[in-house]
Amino acid sequence: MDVSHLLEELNDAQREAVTAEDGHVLVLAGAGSGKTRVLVHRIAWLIQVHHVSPMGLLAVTFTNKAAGEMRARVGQLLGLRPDGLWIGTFHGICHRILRMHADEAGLPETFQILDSEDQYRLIRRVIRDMELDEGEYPARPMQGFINHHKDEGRRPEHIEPFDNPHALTQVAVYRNYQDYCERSGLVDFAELLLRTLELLRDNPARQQQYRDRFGHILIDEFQDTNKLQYALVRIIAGDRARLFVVGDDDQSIYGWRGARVENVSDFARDFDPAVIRLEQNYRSTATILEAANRVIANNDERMGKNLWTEGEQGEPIRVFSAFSAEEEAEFVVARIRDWLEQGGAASEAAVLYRSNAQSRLFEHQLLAEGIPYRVYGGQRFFERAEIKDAMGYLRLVHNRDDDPAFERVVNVPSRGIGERTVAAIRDHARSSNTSLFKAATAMRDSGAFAARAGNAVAQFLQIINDLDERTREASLGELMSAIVETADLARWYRQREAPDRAETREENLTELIRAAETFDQPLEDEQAGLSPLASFLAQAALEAGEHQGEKWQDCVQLMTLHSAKGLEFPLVFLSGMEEGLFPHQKSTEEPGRLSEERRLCYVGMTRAMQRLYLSYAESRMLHGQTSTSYPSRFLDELPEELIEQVRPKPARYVGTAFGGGSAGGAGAEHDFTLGSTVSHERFGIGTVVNLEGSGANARVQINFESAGQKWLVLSYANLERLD
DNA sequence: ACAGGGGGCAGGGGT
DNA sequence: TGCCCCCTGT
Repeated sequence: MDVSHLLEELNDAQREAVTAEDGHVLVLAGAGSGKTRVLVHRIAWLIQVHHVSPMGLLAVTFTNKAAGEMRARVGQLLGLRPDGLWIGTFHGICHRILRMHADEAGLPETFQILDSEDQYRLIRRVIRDMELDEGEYPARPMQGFINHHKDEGRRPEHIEPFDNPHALTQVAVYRNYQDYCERSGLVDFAELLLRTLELLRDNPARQQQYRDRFGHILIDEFQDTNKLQYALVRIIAGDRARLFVVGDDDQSIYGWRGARVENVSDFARDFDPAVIRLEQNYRSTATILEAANRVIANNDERMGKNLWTEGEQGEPIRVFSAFSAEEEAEFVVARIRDWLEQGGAASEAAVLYRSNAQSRLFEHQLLAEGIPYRVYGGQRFFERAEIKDAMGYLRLVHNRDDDPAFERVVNVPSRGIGERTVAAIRDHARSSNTSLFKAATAMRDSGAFAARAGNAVAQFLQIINDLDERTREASLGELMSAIVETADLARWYRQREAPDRAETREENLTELIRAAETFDQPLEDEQAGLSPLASFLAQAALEAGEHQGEKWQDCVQLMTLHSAKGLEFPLVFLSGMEEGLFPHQKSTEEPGRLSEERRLCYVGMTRAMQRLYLSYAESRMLHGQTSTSYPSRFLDELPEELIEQVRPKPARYVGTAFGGGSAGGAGAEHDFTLGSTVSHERFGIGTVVNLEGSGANARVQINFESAGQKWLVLSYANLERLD
């Protein structure tokens, strides 16, 4: 077979990685160096040249998005769908293994995955059941405590609280929570991994089965793996599988949630792999790359890597200092408009920021200018309240013991089952060590409820049982549709929420029915013996679903630096380059976190292909208070010869010059006053509604007839007074 | 059962 | 400043 197409588009280092013979491989892949391409070609190479069965390959990624992309590109390269090839996230793969061996893993066949919100609610429930002071033991940090220990592979009995009463209580909550999960057949995200690790560790037959199966294991974004994931890799690999690991220590930005960048060097030590560096960048201009290299060079303990490009020098990096966050947003949007006017597409522009709260001003400005945009990281489909309500019914149909689902929907829509009734059910369930649904059924049968509540509970139990009856012959879509109809959720929202909100919820429910109707069960799930219903529920939990549609619309992309990883854009804005914001205050206080912030800066800069702007505001509204800030230290780390100050940084005003003037403008040397009618060449006619600052800093807020309210700097705005 | 007000809080986020 | 959670009052 002619396999030249697998190699001809690769550079030397990439080719070396793809064709590596024998042993393990560690690919240190810099930003934009084609690591996905290497992974995809490696898989194709193994299948077509080494005739490895797709069944013998395991490829692990971090996000479903990355898994989907890899799957598509492998299919494209091979010209066929490689059946039996496992490409997925750690969680997806562990889930599949647990489904196939639920019994041996000590789980019921119908075990259900808890998402973060379910987990939070359940932990809160446990804390309340233990009658702990919720002020002293809040559920959020407790959730962090439990997940942190699970991510390190620790069960409650592995934790040494050193006689610290507070820690002892936390461990007790962890234990009770875990007991609850066991009783109800619930598995949280970390549990998927930990349970799989324990299964493969303690069950020699299963261990052998997977070690025999997977001769090759490929892992992407290795710098983001945690302790548990590395342990999993080692146990699946045994001493036979060949590991092909791709990572970039300079792009490790998830230390705060347990990722261990040390896993990369540990891997090099534990497996003695051939180390291949991909240092040629195909994305950014030489200027951008050089600047990014210089910033990251300030970090210690790097594995060493220097990106280079054959590309052109490109434009200088532009740095803009704004007086306020509003002005920063105006500047960014004005530059986006320039880009559009020069023939660029909106979707080629990305505005990146450190924290989500910063998106608002950009949204506001883009909206005012009529430029379409999309904010990443909003609420996801399967996390919406109405979807979780409907899915709660589905989960109960699938597994009566799913207590979180029971709690969620027992009185949604309201059917007269109040807190007292539910508390009675909880008590009964706890004392007879059973689930809420079973307890409620027993109480109904023994007449333990008062008449009114009893009828309501009986009716609810009946609904679930009836729906289950129906599923025997109905399709997933029909079941979903029956749920939405029987529960009459649409009416429920219409009754208690604003019309437009209720309408959106209704549309989402329709969308959910359509999703159920068109659900295409993955072949590998079917082979693992999952029912379509089980597959659907798992997918809803594991892939909460993208924001909402419209991916392909031409719009400006707004996102945090974290969510920008792996993406690239011709035009990039790195906003809010201020001490305290970026690097974030909390990071400067925690040891080791500063270098992670710097890596985040590096990730942000290397997203840019052609044009890169960095901006900061000298004052911004934070938590309801205006505060002044200093430029980020990362700006000082940029080589001066590569940057261009869009506006020379003005001397910081001290004392009276800045402080004295509220609206009305102390020391205003211009002839604008409140109420003046003015004209601006692009925004048209408007009225002055606010003034502040003086001299070069003087700004006015104008309410434009068509463009809305804007803050403008007088020395730049070129306003004409009309009255 | 539910609305409405007060108080505490404010990082990043995929599975 | 705005959001979310909890508590209280009806």
